[in-house]
Parts: sequence; C-alpha cells; structure tokens
Amino acid sequence: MDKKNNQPQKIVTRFAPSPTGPVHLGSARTALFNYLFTKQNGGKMILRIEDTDTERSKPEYEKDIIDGLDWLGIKFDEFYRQSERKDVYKKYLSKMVEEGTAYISKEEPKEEGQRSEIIRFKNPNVKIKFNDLIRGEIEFDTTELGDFVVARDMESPLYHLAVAVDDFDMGVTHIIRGDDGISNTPRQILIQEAIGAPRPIYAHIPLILAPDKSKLSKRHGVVSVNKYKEEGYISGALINFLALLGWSPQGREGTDEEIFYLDELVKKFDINKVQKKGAIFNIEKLNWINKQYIRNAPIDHLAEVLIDFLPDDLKKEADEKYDLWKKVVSIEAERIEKFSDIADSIDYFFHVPEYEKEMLNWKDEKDIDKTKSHLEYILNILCDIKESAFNREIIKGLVWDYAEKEGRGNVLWPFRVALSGKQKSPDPFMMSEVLGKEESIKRIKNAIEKI
RNA sequence: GGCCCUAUCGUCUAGCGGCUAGGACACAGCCUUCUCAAGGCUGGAACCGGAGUUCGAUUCUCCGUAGGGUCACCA
Repeated sequence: MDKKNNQPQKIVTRFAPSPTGPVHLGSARTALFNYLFTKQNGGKMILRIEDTDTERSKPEYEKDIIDGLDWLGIKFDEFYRQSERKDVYKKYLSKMVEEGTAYISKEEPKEEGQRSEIIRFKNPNVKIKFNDLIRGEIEFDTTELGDFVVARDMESPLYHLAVAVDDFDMGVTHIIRGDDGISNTPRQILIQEAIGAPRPIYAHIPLILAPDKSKLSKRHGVVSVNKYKEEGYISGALINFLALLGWSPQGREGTDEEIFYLDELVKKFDINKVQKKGAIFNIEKLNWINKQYIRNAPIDHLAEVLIDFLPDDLKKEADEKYDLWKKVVSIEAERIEKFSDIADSIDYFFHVPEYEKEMLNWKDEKDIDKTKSHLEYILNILCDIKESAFNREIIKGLVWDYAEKEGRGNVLWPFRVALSGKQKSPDPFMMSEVLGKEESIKRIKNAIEKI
C-alpha cells in the first residue's frame, strides 16, 4: 500500500523467457496469462530476457520470442536483458557475502568447466510456506536444498540469484509462471529474504501437456508459436485457444461462448479460476477455433493475407487478376481451416481444368450422350444471360427447373465438373459467377467437345 | 528414489453437500444436398478406488492408486 494516498500498489508482472529455443506454446500461454492479468488490473508488464547462460542463449531465439509475442499481440511496457545487468547482481552478491548470507566456497571441480571457487548461499534451513493464487498454500522444507550455488563468481550470477534480484529491483509484485517453476520458489524466497526483498504473490499455472500427458516439447511436433504463424493460423485464434487451455469462462455467472478476442479475454479472464491440472494440447479444437476466426474476418482482409500463402506462380496470377482473387476468397474462405490450406484447390479458378471425360457423368447416368445434351442446354442458358446479370441466383433460377426435371445430379454434376474438373468443389452456380460468363461458357464448351 | 503438485465424458471444461452431472471439440446417425464444406437436429460418452464426516457425497477429511513436475557451477 502506498502510504500517501492509500491506493493499492500498482501491479507489476514479468514474463521471463530464456532465449535458448524458439517460443513455445507453453511460454506463449504463460505470457498471455501474465498479459491478461496485468491489463485487467491496469498494471505494468516487463519482458525480461534471461540470458545468463551465455552458452545456450542465442540472439536469434531472442528475436523469435519477440516476434512471436508481437504477432500474438502481447505488448510489454519494459524490456531488460539479464546479460546487461551484471552490475546489479554484483551489488547484491557483494552485500550477501558481506552479510554472510552467501559465501565463497572452495571446492573440487567434479566436471569439466567447473570452478574451484564458487559462491554458495548460506541456507538457514527453515520451512518456507507460501500462498499460490492457483494452488493455495504450499510448504517446503529448505533443508534438503543445502547451500546451493548462486554464482560462479562475482560477475557470473546463476538463475535463482538473477531472478530474485531482478524481481526485487524491478518491483515485480506478481509472478505468474509455469508449474515447473514451483520447486524453484523456495530457493528464490530464501534469496529474497536474504536481500530484504518483499515477497511477491505467486501464481503457478499448469503446464501444457502432450497427448501422452508429458510436458509438451519439441519432440511432440509443432510447438513453436512462429510455426503456427507460418502455417496460417490467426494469432487471435491461437490466443483464444491458449486461453481456453486451463481456464474457462463457464460457471455460475459465466458463459458457454468460446470465441473471445484479446480485449474480451482481458475483461473476462480470472486467474483464480485457472485449472490446477495440466491440459493436453488438442489441435482439433485449435483448428475449429481458427475456422471461426476465418469466418468472422472481412473478405478484403482475407484476400490480402491469403495471397501470401499461394505458390509463386498462382500468387502472380492472383495479383494480376485481383478481382477474381477476391471472389475466389469469398467462396473458399469458409472451406479452409488455416491459411495454408488455400494453396490446395484453387488452381482451377485460374487455369482451365484437365480431367477425363468419364468424370463428367453423374453416377446414376449411364448414357453419356444425355450428359452431353444437358451441358448443351446449360450452355444455351448461359449464353443468353446478360453479362451484368451473370450471378449465382440468376443462373440457378434458370437451370433449376430443368435440373429438377432431368434429375439434379444428372445435370448439376457435369455442370460442376466442367467448371472445376474436381470431384469436390463449391457448387456450379457460385463457380460460374466467380469465373464469369466468358470463362464459364468456354469451359462448358470444352466439356462438350470432350464427349 | 526424496520433495512438490494433480485427479469429472477420448480431449478442453461447468459444478463450490441434494443436479435426469451441463457446455464445447472430436465421433456416430439423420435432415439439407449434384460433390465437398458449412448449417440444423439427435445420440453414445465421465465423477480413479477405499474408508470416514453427514439424513445425504462428484463436492469436505484421510489413506491408497495413477499421472505429472522437480531434484546442475541450465534456465
């Protein structure tokens, strides 16, 4: 509490990844929960790169993390790198050694690279009890931790020291992190107490699990956030999905609704309702959510984004015939699950399809000459429609009665195949509208000639 | 193995002593339908086990069991 105005202290959180690999879904969710909690409380959020391990930390991973979070829409108020804060750690380390809460220890190196002189924490061997927002009270006996190492030397702090010092120095009030950090907590609390830091409030969120219930990792396939971007997932959809893993807006005063944009999540999220057990990553649900997002997106925007997922040659053509491209997107958008799916069955909109004449025959039609006459009938109808009236409703209106009379499949199937050359595609009325009068007529004629 | 954590449909979850245990994804069937997708309807599907507390336990307690996390001069 601030004594002057009696206002609650401003909330400060941090997301503290180490740049030793690409941003992973689990980290992304931790960042998200931090973000939601911070925003809904009007707090400040820090991104802190924990790169004290100079061997494993790589600048490209730092970039991957920053890009990934940026893509997801998770913004930070402050940014730090631990590698640039050596002075701060040194200051506290000296103080600890001076006060005897840490000491320089001479030892026999057991492995290559180990020092013969390191700095250990003087463990007071007490029981530590802390309250976790998600799990409630947790108690540890720190005796078993021994005098753990806090730094290799005055210039080289190790993880626990750097974390405790930074959280204190940066005024962090709430530590929201993965479940796997739970056993690190007592060590960090011990250091906090040694340097006179107040204890932050902890919230350990459960891990994201693979289908085999183990901690989700690279070996389980795609876990890198940026891979999802490349595959054409919408960032909002991924955020939405991640939020629903381990948290639910359902409940007494809740809702069964499941589609939430970031700003709605900020309003609805409740850290106290976060699940205690780990949640298995289920890509089916992600795909479903992504589909909902695609459906809700404006066509113009989709056209702009989707074009980058086309192979080069098609992309060039789509760019040249952008009006056609937009129409294609308008009917294909509801048929795809993720952006990269667009590349698959789009070709026939730009190129006259190739297919065997047998495909033109509907399964119930034995006589291919009948099929031919159906196509001729359709051809005549299309030729008679004015350019300006060449749309799906008009075409359907003119063809429908005939199709009813002759058997819909007998008429509509060859119509559709003539346009797409595909077993599966949108209906022929939509396609002819998108292709336009001239192109549609050309393709029907092609089909007739085949027979 | 020590320590810590967890336990409702296949999966994500609602439930905060009394419910036909609800929703979503996935799945199956039906409808719509020229195909596919979408959409609509219907269905199958869960309280880990055992003691206690209680008039009454999915819910509270304990003990099992199972799963997970963590035990570095990594983070």
